[in-house]
Amino acid sequence: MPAISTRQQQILDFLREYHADRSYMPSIREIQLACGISSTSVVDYNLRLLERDGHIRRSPDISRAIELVGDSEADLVEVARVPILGAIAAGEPIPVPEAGAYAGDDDRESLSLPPELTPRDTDNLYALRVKGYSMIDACVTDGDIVVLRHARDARNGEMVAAWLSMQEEATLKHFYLEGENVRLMPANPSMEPIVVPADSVQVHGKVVAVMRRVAA
Amino acid sequence: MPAISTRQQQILDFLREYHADRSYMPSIREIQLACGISSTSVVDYNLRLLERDGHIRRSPDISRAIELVGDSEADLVEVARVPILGAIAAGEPIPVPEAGAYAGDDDRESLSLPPELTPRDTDNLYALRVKGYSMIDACVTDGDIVVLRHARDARNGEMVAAWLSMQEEATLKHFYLEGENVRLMPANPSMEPIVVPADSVQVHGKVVAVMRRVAA
DNA sequence: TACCCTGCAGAACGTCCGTTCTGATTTCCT
DNA sequence: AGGAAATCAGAACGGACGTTCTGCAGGGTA
Repeated sequence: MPAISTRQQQILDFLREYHADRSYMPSIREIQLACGISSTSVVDYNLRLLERDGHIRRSPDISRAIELVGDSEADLVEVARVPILGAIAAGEPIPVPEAGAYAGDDDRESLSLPPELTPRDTDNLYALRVKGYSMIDACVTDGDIVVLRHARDARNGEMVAAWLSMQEEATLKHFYLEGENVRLMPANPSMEPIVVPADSVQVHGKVVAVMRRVAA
Repeated sequence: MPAISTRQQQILDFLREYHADRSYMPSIREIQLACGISSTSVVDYNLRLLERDGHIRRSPDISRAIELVGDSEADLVEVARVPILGAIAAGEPIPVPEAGAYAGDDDRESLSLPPELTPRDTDNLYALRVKGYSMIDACVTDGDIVVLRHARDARNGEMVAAWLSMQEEATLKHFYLEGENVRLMPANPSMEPIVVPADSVQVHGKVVAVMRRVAA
């Protein structure tokens, strides 16, 4: 792939920029105007070179039929959009998803879950921002985002977000039902589990993923 | 939003199908032909209705300037692809990115970084899988994926992946250069920092993000 | 110097294509 | 049944647009 000329780079940049707002491509005369070129033939000439070198594809005799190839468009990935419903902190009640609040609602802030973190079933997912350091025994720290699937119960071993009504505290722990008690195990194996009566634990959801942006 | 007519549904389906192969939109006459309509004015008429009801957007007097709105294309998100170069574990050397190994190489496994976790600059990013529990003081545990930017040094406060040649150990810590020593602080504020000579610390990269998939 | 290749300028051609106007046909409501 | 509104048919207008042809200028090479 030969090195690209200044003029061609200029055109390519304009194509990307134009395609970003509108979702169609500029006409040759629009390229001419935007790049300060004096003739449509020069645009055509450079577009031919760009096509020869594999940067774009064109369909003859068709208006605005320029396609960007091998471009950032190749990194377009289908992702699951998860709404961020609020924050979870030790001493504060856990926000509860209202019916139908999961997908499609573009009002609230949302998060895109990359395919590698997306579970088979994307129903009833929501996300909470973690406030404070109280859940550090679950390897979750201030500023993290936890992705949850709404659930009122859990199977043994699953990690849940739960409200402990005796302690009046929200927590993230691995869940084990043992007779009439629930044993809640920190993810950190060096820390001690806690055991509480089953009816004092309200499961809000199962933890699906954790995401952390580290400050530069 | 009024119910959509058969004819309009037919046109909408064709628009989606056409846009899937090519990446531009059909002309009015192509729509006419594909949908078996006898006049361009009928196509125009129905396109007006589709635009009025918010299914498409059009730009007057511009060829093929139809845009699909609120389509499934809405959950296509531009993501940064980051190669997974290997694993990081306490006692094992940290994999080193070779030149040009960052983007574009589709051989190796890779990860898509959602926009919310993507730093301004996406150069020199790579990812490592975490093995074992040795980095739990950085709130990073077995199975996590850490995203790094390749760097040989760091500014104070940044979280780095480093190799401690005295301990022969890889670690994730906040970095502080203090004279001839480096102080490495765990993310967990309740744990003790370690101080080692600066020349016994080899910085491999700065931590950009951490992602964790929690087992169902 | 002669020659060729690359890049650019200007203009013209013919078609592509959105738009519009008139009128017919169908659908729906009372 | 009658009338209004929705939908469709056909044709034509005029601008938008890709294409092509001719010619010019610089730059490297034999």
